[in-house]
Amino acid sequence: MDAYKIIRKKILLGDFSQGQRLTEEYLCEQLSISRTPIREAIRRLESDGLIMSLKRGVAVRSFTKEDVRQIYDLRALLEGYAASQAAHNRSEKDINKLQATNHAFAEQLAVYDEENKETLESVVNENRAFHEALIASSKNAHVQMLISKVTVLPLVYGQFHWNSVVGMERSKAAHDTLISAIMKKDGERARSAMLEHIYQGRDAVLTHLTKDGKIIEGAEPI
Amino acid sequence: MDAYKIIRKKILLGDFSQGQRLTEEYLCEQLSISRTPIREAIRRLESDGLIMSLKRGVAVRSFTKEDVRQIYDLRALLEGYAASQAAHNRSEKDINKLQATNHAFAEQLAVYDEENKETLESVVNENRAFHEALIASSKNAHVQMLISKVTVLPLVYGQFHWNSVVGMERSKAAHDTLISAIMKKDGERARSAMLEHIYQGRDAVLTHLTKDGKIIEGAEPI
DNA sequence: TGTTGCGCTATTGTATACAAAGATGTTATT
DNA sequence: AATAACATCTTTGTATACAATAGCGCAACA
Repeated sequence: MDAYKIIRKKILLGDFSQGQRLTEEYLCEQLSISRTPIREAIRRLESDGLIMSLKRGVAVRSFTKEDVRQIYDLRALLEGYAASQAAHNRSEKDINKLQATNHAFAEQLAVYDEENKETLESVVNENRAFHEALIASSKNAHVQMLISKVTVLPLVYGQFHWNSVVGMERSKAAHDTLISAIMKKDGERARSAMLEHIYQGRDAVLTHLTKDGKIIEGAEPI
Repeated sequence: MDAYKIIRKKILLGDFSQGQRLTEEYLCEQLSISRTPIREAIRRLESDGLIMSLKRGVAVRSFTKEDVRQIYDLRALLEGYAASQAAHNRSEKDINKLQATNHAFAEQLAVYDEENKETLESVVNENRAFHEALIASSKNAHVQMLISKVTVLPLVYGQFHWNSVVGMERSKAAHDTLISAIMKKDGERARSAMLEHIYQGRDAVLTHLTKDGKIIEGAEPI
């Protein structure tokens, strides 16, 4: 795994906390690697929007509640578009893939155990696999790239969404609806199902953020 | 100007042609600079989608006609969204700015002279300024970032759009419509005006590409 | 006490040397 | 003549040294 992926993972998992300054030397120590590849990784992470540049050096980006709202809304816009395009451009193979990944999602759901963190991770991974398969079905590399730019919210937030079996079951049902619409080449229905699906996630996260008192005011970092 | 900006400009202006391989050493010579900053610039350009990585090294990205279509469609989606958000979030200051930039656009249009390339450049610049002001009015930094990712089509293509005074006048009118809708906080109208405006540009470019025999088939690079 | 200037330190920016890994070309063997 | 093996060359990957600069603390002065 290269420096970029390692640092990215550490940010997403919260190993580096929001606002934390990342000096090149510090990263060199952490990864036992020299500054050259670190610097390249930093440029990429900057372009991803995962880190912000200070007057001197960079820090892990912090997000406000308003950021979270805007990012989810853009995900809805883009994934909704991807879903409608998928309905038009999907092949039989794509359908199979979508059904297979959603089946795997359901299976992980069945063995999910609140006490076992790994089972949650599996659920989240299978969900991601489904979304990736759907986006790939759109046959649009550019929308895929854009969506990757708005999936930068540290996983921690995303997982607020996955805090209830009820929510997970609803996601499974939403995936079923999406597959059905895509099979029927009903682009508008696919889009609306995706919008609803993502707004569900957004609202769960925003509710959680407000409730936990972690942040609250729009302008404050979380 | 740093290495990133210089290389980016050279790609957009066509100084480096599509598909051309860019070795680090070659870029070092061109910019009279060492490999370290060159490598960082390459990583950023890669993330921008302006260059593609080969088995070994990178090359200037080439776009197919289908790429052009997809990119314009995504611009329409995102700028349409930005326009509707601008209608809701704009301040009085934003309105003034929009009117000022569109006024400047009209002025450049008035002195435009087919024989003088610089006047065309001025028109294009003022148009960009208007779009930037509009996006800024949306008060959404994330949509701004995403739009910057889909403005990677070498300027050469974009300028196909600016090949007739008629098209330019239509753009001016579209900007007026946009300002009017944004002033009235009519988000849906702003979105639809923006969609139409961008599809006009897309169609002009696609028609040109087909006519010039530069490419034609969807899968071939332009 | 506040503030201005200076010098030191921490950190980033750039160049370059060396290592590693492909690509290419050449020769020997069939 | 075709191909496999090897050597060579090109190009990228990594480490490190040195240069430049921003930030900070300290001291001198008002």
